[in-house]
Amino acid sequence: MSGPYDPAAFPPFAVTVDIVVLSARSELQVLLIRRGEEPFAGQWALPGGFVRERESIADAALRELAEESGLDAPTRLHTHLEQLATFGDVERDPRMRVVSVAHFALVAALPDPTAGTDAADAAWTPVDQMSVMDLAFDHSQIIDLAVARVRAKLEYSTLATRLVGSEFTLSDLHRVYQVVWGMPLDLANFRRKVLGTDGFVVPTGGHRQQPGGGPPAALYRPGDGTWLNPPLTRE
Amino acid sequence: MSGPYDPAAFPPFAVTVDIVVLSARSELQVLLIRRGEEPFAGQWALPGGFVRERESIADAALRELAEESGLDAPTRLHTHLEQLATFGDVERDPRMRVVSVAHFALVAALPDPTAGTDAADAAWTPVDQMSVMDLAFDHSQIIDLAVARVRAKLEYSTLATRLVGSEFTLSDLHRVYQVVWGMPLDLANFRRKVLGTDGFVVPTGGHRQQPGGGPPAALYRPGDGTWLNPPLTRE
DNA sequence: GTAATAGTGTCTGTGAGACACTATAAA
DNA sequence: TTTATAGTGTCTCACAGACACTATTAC
Repeated sequence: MSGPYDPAAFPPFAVTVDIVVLSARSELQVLLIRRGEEPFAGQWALPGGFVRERESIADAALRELAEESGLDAPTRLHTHLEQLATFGDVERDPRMRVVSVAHFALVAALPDPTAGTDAADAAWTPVDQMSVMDLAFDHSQIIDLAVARVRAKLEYSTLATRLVGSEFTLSDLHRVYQVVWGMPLDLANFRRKVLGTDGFVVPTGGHRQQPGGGPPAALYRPGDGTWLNPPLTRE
Repeated sequence: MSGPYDPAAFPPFAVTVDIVVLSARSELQVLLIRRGEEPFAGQWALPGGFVRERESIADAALRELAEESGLDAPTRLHTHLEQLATFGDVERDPRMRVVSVAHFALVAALPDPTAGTDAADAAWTPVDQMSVMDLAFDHSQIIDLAVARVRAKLEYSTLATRLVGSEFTLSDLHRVYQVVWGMPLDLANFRRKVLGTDGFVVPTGGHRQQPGGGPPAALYRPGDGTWLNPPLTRE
């Protein structure tokens, strides 16, 4: 906090939050908004906006997630929202000096989003497609970081339960891991690992019948635990 | 980036960087600066300062580390500097709305720091002592997060090599792990683990004699690798 | 000599990975 | 019946942890 500056003459910055909302459908997808205004009008971008004068960064992220994502309240309750990193290169916004605190959110697979207030359109887009999309600002870079963070975090945390509904089968959870990591995982070993980790999942007692056959699968909900020890391993 | 605001009328924020400089001596220690000015004059705080108008956040962190830490250039080359998290509660600075992008740095054990430009004093302080220290702003919280992050990161990264000199013995590295984690580790198993991980350490061919006896120990320098796979485990 | 540190050998238990197998449902 | 999914059994290999042991130096 101390520095070579007179604190009364600090340089003024705008501060924003951007949110990488991720969902695991048949692929890992990110929620994008088509910008209605300059700069980058017409281009796809992350949902986000300015932090208000008397609002914490965490509150701003929660507000933007609610306003722009089109998620209803019960869904947001099951959602995970976490700060990712802050992006503050000098030229990242052509209008002025803007520092953006990026977040990521994990939500269950959902119907298509509705367009937000000042967004011309909104859509789920596969993260594999990011490399050919030319997003606004440095948003490609932010998404890359979010995807890497989430892939890593599924190894040692129980976060995957935020990418399925509030009740799920072990096959649902298995599918989420395979979609996020983009690789096959042995279901038998996965089951043993998940059930053998205290606090990962709790059986509800209920069962769900898959269309197309097979015995009814036991249903689970997220447990109290947040960390996997030892972790689930990729490759 | 899009939002309900007129972008020309964005609320002005001050943006700072704060740096948690950590070193593993006989204990894990953090570099603190005694503040010379209000607010919190006379209290201990993290080194840091305002981000300049045409300076990226990363550049500001590098500049503050150089200016305020009293580390010489060759030492800084061996140092690791990484963004930690951003703190933006409304009341965290009594003067005005300030968002601080916190970083952490890992440096080798060193002689005592010299006082920075506008700091009345600077000192290495054991992190165990933070709970009884009443630091300025939310700096206790920032240090807690940095320490937790570093402890976790030693499990799955090669970062510990930044807490020893540029040439070190396996006993040096072993000592760093024990100091950071605050627990004993079996040296024999630790050696095998480190030597069996490609890219963690590279033998220099040199040896160093400890005062007090024992055979000369082989010297190593950091390898190319950044990740430990599988990780080193605590507890 | 003694004390201290460097470095090796080896046993055991845990757990990940591979994969065969049974059971139960829809179509 | 066929097909798909739920769930179990079991073997093997890698590796972490415990700990005994030898070797080399200062003092």
